[in-house]
Order: sequence, then C-alpha cells, then structure tokens
Amino acid sequence: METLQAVDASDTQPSCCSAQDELVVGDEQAQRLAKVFKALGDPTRVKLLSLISASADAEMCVCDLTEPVGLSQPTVSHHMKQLVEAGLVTREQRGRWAYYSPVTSVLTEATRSLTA
Amino acid sequence: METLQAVDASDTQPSCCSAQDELVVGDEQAQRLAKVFKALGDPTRVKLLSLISASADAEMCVCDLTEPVGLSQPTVSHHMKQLVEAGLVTREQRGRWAYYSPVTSVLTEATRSLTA
DNA sequence: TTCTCATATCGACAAGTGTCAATATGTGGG
DNA sequence: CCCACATATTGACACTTGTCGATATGAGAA
Repeated sequence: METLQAVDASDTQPSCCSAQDELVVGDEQAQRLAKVFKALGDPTRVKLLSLISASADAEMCVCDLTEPVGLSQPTVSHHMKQLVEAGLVTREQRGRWAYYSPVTSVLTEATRSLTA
Repeated sequence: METLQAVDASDTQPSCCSAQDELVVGDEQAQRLAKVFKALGDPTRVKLLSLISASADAEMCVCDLTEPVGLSQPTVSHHMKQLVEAGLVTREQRGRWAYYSPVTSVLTEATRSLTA
C-alpha cells in the first residue's frame, strides 16, 4: 500500500524566502499546486468540501455525505481520498465512522502562491 | 464555433446574499468553481499563469511561453485557451501576437467561496 | 495580392478519470 | 468468536485529457 502523502500548508510555498527567490513557480511547486487545484477540479469534490466546511462542527462522515451529492458510497469514498491526499481535508477514524475536517489553509496558501 | 464563456469575478459567487442563503454551494456554483480549479489542475497551466503574472507588465504572448514550459506551440495554445475559458486570464490580439493578462480576482473569489 | 509569421484548430493516440457493482477490510457489540 | 455495519478497495467501463504533427486561420509587410 502506498502512503497517503498529504500536502500540508507550510509545504505549499516552501522556498518563498530562499536565496534563489524566483517569481515564477518551479517544476516541483507547480506539481504540488496543481495537485491541490486538481482535487477541486470536480464539482462533486467542490460540493463535498463545501458540505464539510458548512457543517456545524466542521466534521462529517461518509454516511452523511453520500445522500447530498447523490452518488454511491464507493464513489464518495474515492473522492474523499483525493481530498485527503491533496491535504484539503483530514481524516479521523472514530469508532466505525470516518470523520473529515477541512484544512482551509492549504487552498488559501496555494491561491496566494499564484496571486502574490 | 462555440462561444468562449469566460467566468468573470462577480459571477463566481452570485447568490452570496440572496434570500435563500445557503452555506453549501449549489450544483451550478459547484460546476463553475470546479471549472476554475480544474483549469489550474495541470502543472503546465499553473506554470503558465505564474509566468504571465510574474512578467514585468503582466503580459505575455505564446511565443514567450513556449520555451519556458518546454512544450509545443499547439499545446501551449491549447492550455491558454482553457485558462481563458476559466476566466483566469484575458486574451488580447495586438498585431500578430496574442497577449495574455492574469485576472487574479477569479481565483481569489473562487477560493473565498470555499473557505468563507 | 502574395509572402511571412504568430497563433489556432484538427486528428489521432496514450494515459488518466469518474462512476458503479461486487467484494474486502476493519470496528464495535453480543 | 461471530455478526452487523461503516468504509475502503477492486475490476471494469465510458469518457475525458494532455500531447504532438499537420494543417488552417489571420494579421502585417512587401
């Protein structure tokens, strides 16, 4: 099984203040940023992240997400995995349920890397 | 030929203050947001947008973009078209050259729609 | 008009993606 | 232990996407 290499916020702009400070993003950073944006390049995943962020305690399990998006449980699980791998949400197993929480900093930092 | 329906900034969060104010994005908004993020879901397009934004006058033609990304001219032209259709850049024909300028508000507003 | 050059479009191909049904994994309860 | 249930993985399928070479379009120059 491969490790889920999540992208944390600080990793989104790694060499922002290094000696070789370039205005243009490098190859590696472009790939990391694209990974984040790509995870939100599907309407279903946009809706899923929105649902999680809008929930009262910003936590939801898959069972709560399946019905709003109108897709099968395996499909929702698949989408959530991509959001986790992009670092946009975190997954916590509690009992039989998996709870997801948003990590807003990843998206805001990625956006800042392209608009600064 | 189909029209290039670009997404402008104000259209990114249309019903933000309407009577039926929902915290969760609707189907149409999810599609519009996904279209913006999807355009940045490729490392090449991330780099292209970064190149344009970093240029002195924030303007570049295709001929200047082909070499930095190391791809063929048709491929760069194809990527630029997607950025234009997503509303992330604008295209202006001046003489024989096509100049592209960044529209940062589209990305920032899209991000705000998911992090507010 | 004709030539040149910058860009866009077309056609084709390999690779990736979203979706589901079926199945596997793992967690708590009895 | 075995059962029930929530979630993840697998296999398969249609569809999309990134890329290129070849060609078309369009704008200035001669």
